[in-house]
Amino acid sequence: MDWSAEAIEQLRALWAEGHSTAEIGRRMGISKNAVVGKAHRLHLPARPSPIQREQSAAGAASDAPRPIAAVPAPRPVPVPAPRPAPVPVVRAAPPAVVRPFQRSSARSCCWPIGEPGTPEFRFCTSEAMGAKPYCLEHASIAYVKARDRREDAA
DNA sequence: CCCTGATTCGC
DNA sequence: GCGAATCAGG
Repeated sequence: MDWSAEAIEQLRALWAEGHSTAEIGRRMGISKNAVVGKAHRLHLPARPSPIQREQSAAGAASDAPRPIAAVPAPRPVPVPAPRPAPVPVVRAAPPAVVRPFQRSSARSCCWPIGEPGTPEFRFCTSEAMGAKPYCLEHASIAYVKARDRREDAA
């Protein structure tokens, strides 16, 4: 990164506007590390860090046990809230397909489809076989003949 | 996993 | 001086 006067000015401007280091980096085509590193060297006002290091382990800890309460340090607002439009998004009713975590009927297959916890998760919609909780296809996966099942685990 | 900023340290 | 790596937290 060539820190020309212009580049430094841009960094200062974006920093002053309260953008995140990563955002500044994206806008300037550099890494956030470059941004925060340069900002540090320029002695730009530090942002409220998400972390707090106890780098005073050895000396300061013993003779200077400052219990300093964290200063609020409000995050600077980039722009006087130029809210575009509060568009009240009225969503259409969800598709009448199969609701998550709910089988289509008491007689349908219990085989889970998809990742539990995701909107896509559902159960197989095929009819279950007799007393079994799964349809033909999934029962064949769920129930393995004892003789065929040997070297599969471990 | 994504994100945040700060510090460290080889270059 | 630079910034990737790393840390530490949400």
